[in-house]
Amino acid sequence: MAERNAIEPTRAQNYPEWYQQVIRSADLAELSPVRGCMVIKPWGYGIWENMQRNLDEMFKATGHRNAYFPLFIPLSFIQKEAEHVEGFAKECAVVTHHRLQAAADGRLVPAGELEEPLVVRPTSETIIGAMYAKWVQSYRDLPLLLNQWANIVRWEMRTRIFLRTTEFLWQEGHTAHAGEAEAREETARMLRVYADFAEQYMAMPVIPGRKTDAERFPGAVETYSIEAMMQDGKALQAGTSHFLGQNFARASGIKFLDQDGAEKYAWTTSWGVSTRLIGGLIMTHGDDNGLMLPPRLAPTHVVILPVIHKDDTRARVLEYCGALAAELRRTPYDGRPLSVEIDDRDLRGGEKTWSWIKKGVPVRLEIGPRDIAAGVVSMTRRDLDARERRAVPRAEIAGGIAGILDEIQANLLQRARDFRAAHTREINTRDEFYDFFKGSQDKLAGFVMAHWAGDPAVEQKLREELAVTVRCIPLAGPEEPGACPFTGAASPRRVVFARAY
RNA sequence: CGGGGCGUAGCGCAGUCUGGUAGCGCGACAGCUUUGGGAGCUGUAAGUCGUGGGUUCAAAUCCCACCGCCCCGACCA
Repeated sequence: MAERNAIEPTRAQNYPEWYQQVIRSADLAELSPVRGCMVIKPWGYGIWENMQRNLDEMFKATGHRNAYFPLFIPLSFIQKEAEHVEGFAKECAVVTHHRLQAAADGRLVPAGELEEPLVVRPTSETIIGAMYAKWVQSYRDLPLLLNQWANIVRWEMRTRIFLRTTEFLWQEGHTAHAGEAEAREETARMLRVYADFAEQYMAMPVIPGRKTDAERFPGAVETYSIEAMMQDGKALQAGTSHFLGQNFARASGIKFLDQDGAEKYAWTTSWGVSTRLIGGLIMTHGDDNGLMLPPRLAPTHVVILPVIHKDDTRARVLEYCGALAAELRRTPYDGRPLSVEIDDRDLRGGEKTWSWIKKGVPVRLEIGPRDIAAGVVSMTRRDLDARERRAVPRAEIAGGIAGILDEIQANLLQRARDFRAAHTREINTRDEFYDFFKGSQDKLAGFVMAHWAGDPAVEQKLREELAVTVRCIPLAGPEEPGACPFTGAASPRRVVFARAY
């Protein structure tokens, strides 16, 4: 039988279209009637819930607590920090009225104009800062370590589902500290949390690093990010952690009386990841048959597919499957009970199987009369070829499943690491650099590790000529003095260059 | 906001130039035959042709206005 891919076009044929088709085929989300806004469907939201739960535990383990702040921010608040307003003004949605009334022609029109317009939060530094200013009076009130899970709105010009939508879901941590060193430690700590989450849960290797001035968060002193490589070689900024210095504390008046009796401004940080991570998951692990989920984030770990041909075996097969499901659901995996689904929809076997392949469920168990008779279960894994079916003794399933899921998790991370390694090059000359990136934007290039002496003119030029930017200045790895391939200026270390989402 | 394109069934499109009363593919639904790699046959349902106005015996088609969407550029988790 001829090979057929579940997703058309393939990644190699048209990567952006492939991405859309995976989302559609896996039933993750779809665009809504509202411009640039998506509806996240149960399978996609299930992934987000798992991301939330695990991140939330990590935040709590590092001393943070959750709170919730308003969706609306008075326009004047946004203006308090000069760089901040400049960075976000263009993408703010603004509420100017509070009431609708019927006009002469019967159409509803906004009636009550607000005295002060409200901005729909594009990020919450300013509104949270206003509250922190009230809450922080003494050094005893610090540190203040809060996080919120929220939706935010950024009126982007061009949107892409999960990667850049007008409204998206995220978490934003906001902390205030008495001293600079402590705030810097917090910034670094949360970047490490993100890197751990990306690698250990998403199986997505990342490079933690510092952003250049050109890519810094508006109003921050330093921005750090984790950068991941997608399968088209482009970089995805997957999470950011900002050291805000005293900029926002000054703007919002977060002051405290220190132990020495002096009044001081607090030092603040903020950090966030969003539903963009789901886009990263798709583009890190998906293949030409659809989504491939790392077990630790899969809404369903195991799907049981009863093979029913005739009515006389139906009851027996379903009962057998039900008993296996019950046993598996008592089996722990990653600190929680295994999530198991029985798919008894009245569909043809192939159609049913492929729907789960496209959804990326880690393990499929097919059970029919033949298996029952032989005392086995036919197991297939999403990370292996769809034809690679293994007969596993029924008695060994529950005991072995956690190990298999761990193996899949490890396998996905290793593959992603290998892919990144295969598409990362150290480059030392201008010509080599241009050759690497030259050509179509869609060309699979990858990451270049090259020297850069911090000259913004070089960044600007590469951005214009190749659409390539410095993704980050890696925190790890060796200091290796060298020279910028473009200017010859001395550089202390290599940085990551790539095209980016 | 500037340049280009497009609005016809759930989705993808033809029909518009040359006005004549709405069509194809996929999907959906139903029945039968199938069934351990995503099926076949038969049948059914589904559209105020983006909105408003104009021309005409007659408008998806021509004219005007408006609305919306997509692509390219600036912006971006």
